This record gives sequence, C-alpha cells and structure tokens, in this order.
Amino acid sequence: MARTPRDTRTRILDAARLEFADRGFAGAGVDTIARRARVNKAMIYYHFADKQALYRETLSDLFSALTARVRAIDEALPPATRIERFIETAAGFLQQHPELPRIMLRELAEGGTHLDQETLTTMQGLALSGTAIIAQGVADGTFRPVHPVLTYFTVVGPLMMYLGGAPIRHELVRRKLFPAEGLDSESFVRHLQTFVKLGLTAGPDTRATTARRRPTRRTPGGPT
Amino acid sequence: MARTPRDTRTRILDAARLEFADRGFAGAGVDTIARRARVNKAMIYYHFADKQALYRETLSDLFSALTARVRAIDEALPPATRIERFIETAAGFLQQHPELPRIMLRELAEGGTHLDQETLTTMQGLALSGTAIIAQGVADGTFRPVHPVLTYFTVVGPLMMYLGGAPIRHELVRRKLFPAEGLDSESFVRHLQTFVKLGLTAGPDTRATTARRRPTRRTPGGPT
DNA sequence: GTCTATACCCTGATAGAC
DNA sequence: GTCTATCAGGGTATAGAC
Repeated sequence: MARTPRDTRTRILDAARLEFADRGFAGAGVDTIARRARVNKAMIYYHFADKQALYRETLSDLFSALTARVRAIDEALPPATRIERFIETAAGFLQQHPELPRIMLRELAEGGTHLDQETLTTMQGLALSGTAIIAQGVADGTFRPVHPVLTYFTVVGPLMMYLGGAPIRHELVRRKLFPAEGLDSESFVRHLQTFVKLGLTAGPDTRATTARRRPTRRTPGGPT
Repeated sequence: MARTPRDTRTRILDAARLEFADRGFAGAGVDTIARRARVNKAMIYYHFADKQALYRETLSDLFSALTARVRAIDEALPPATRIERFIETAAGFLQQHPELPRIMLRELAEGGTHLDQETLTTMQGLALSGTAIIAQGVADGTFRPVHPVLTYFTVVGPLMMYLGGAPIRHELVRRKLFPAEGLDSESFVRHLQTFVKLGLTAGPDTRATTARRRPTRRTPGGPT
C-alpha cells in the first residue's frame, strides 16, 4: 500500500513533536526530524515553509487538542468537580502526549519567542478555561476568595513540572535518590486533586497565618 | 583601573547565565556570550574548556547558591513554618536570579542531558531539603500523610512555573488577556504559602473525595 | 510528490602573535 | 592573559531531475 501525502505530513509532524520535545526549537535538527519520520528532508520543505512554521503547527495541533478536551468538561457541574475533572483531563492528555509538557516548559522559559499570535492564542485557551472554573467557584462561594490566575498556576505548575519532568525524575529514581514507590501518575493526580481541593475550600481560619491547627487523627490509608 | 582576570571570568559567567536563560544551551551562542560580557571570544575558551563546561559551571553556581540558602533555614522550627520559609526563601532567590527558574524549566524538559554527575547532585540538594521538611511534618503528625516527593513537586512546580514564566505572563497581561492586578510576586508567595498550608493540614475528611464542605463565610480581605 | 545534490551561512573551537 | 584571524563542520534551505 503506497504512502499517501497525508501520511507523509503526519509522519513529519509526529517526528517533529518528538524532536522538538527532546531538543527544543534551536536544538532540533531538520535532518533529524526527516530521519525520525523516515522521510526525505526535502519533503519537509515541501509541506512546510520552514523550521519555524513546522514548529508552530506542531504546537498548535498539540494545544488545540488539549484545550478541546478541557473545554468539553461539562460547565453545569459544580466548580469543585470541574477542577477535579480539569486535573484528570489535563493529566490524561499530558500522559498520552508526553511531548506537550516538555515543549510547554521550554516555551514558558523562552517567553514564547518562536510563537505567532495564532499559536499563542491557542495556548491561552487552556488558561482561560482554567481561570474560568476558579473564578466561578469563587463567585458562587464554593472556593475561598483566591486570585484565579495565581491559582491557575498553582494547579497547572505541578502538572507540567511533574509530567514534563518525568525523564529527569526517572533518572533520580534510577540513581536511588528518590524512592520509587508512589511516583506513578495516577497517585500524582489523586494527590494533586486532594491538595487543590483542600487549598481552595477554606477551613475555619485562612487568614491567621500563624495559627496552627493540631491534627486530630492521622488519615488512614496510603499517602495522597 | 585595569580589569583583573577574576573580573573577566565573572563577567563571562554573568553573561552566560543570561544567554543560557534566554536561549537555552543549544540556542546560546558563544559569540553572543562574549559580546554580552564585552570580552573577546577567545577568552571564554581560555577560562573554560568548552561551551558545555561553561554551561555546567553556570548551573552549579546558581543551584549551589539556592540550596545553600534553603539549607540555612533553621531545622529546629516546626515543619509548617519551615515550609513557609522554604517558599519565601526560594521565591526570593528566584526573583533575584530570574535566570534560574528559566534554566531549570528547560533542563527539566530536557532530562538533564547537558549535565554531569556533579551538577545533577547540586541540583538535587534543593529536592532533598524540600522533601526532608515534608517528611518530617508527616512523621510528627503536623501534616497529613502525603507523599513527600509528590508534595515537593506541588510546591516547587508553581514556584518555577510562575517565576520562570514571568516573560510570557507579562506578554499575556500586555495583551489584556490576563488582568494586571494581583500578579506581583509577593501576592503569589502569600497565595502559595496559604494554599500549601491548607493542602498539608487536613480538615476533617481528606479521604472522602466526593464529600463537599460548604463554606461558612467568605474570608474578609483581598484574595490570597 | 519524491529524491539527490549542493549552496551557503553560522558557530564552536583553535593557532599563534603580542 | 588578551586579541586577530581562520578553520572545519553542521545546519537550514533550495534547485532541479524524475
């Protein structure tokens, strides 16, 4: 069965995603992408204007898929549930596409240098969805009065860092500097969900920073 | 006053820090570093073996300074206070050296490809200090029984992402896609401190994921 | 649409004078 | 320790045949 043009394009994008995640925009080689895609280098320039255009399309595809999933979360659900779903949904996607968090971490560090308006706008979709959920929870009194943007970073930061940092974390585990147990993604998602829920629903005294509540009992079951 | 060799070396390291933060290892140019340091390019190769050695020394310096500060937090303090201090201390340093979080985000994404044993070990110091505090709090019952490593990422993730992502966040604010108010670093630090404290000290029912506690009153004062 | 061959620039690194 | 000049290689991008 002959390879269709559509195939070629897809293979290039697939390879590009990996290569850009591995080495970043500057570090990625068009030659390497061609080799990874098992496609002739000239084909890349046939399908894409240049390296940067390829990069942008890679990111656009990735981010629009993620934001689409996040936007699909039922808006009628209560904010606490929506945040939980947001975390699950995002985490699930980031696990299916481990390249995304890595690319995101880089682009964050870089200040979006290689992006155009359109790609940036696509990336914003995620932030808008996230902050909207938080703002709604604050408005209807479900959450304590947090700043939606600050809170958004508090939720997404761990997601990106944990899932994007998987390679280096595995290295640390291999070197026995981190314990191996309890570091699977499912545990992490549950941990983050609980953590965020607690952080958003105020106990009796949020303001008194010095007050310490003594724990009455140790929660049974494994660590969250 | 003549420029001492010490000066030259320092100027190179200063420039390298900025350039590596701006463009990453692959993107950084030795030529550019020389220009930024107002030093002849050959001087870089006189003081450092090659680009990679310069990179490693840059990171080593940065991370050992940070971990030194974090380690200086009084171990006798109660865990809840130590975590608070940890956040303040780290955030303070990351603001003084905005290059660090950006470099860290990149290196995380890259899996530590450009690092040697020694540099990696230095970077681990931060993680060890952080997880030690959390483990102690869990052990003495101050915190609920969380996994120290998962929690560590939950604390450091927002720090790195918020402070390292400053450039792109400013861009989003400039484009009026994020509100400008309340996004200063001090607000963020307070927000994170409160959030983490709530997330670590269990309310009545941590385990029942479906149970919802209805808020009794809106906390007065600005959002945290 | 696909491939070969190649132009050309940029950049890491060094030689060698002072 | 400092500088000028230069090399060698790798990388993006294109021309042009099929």
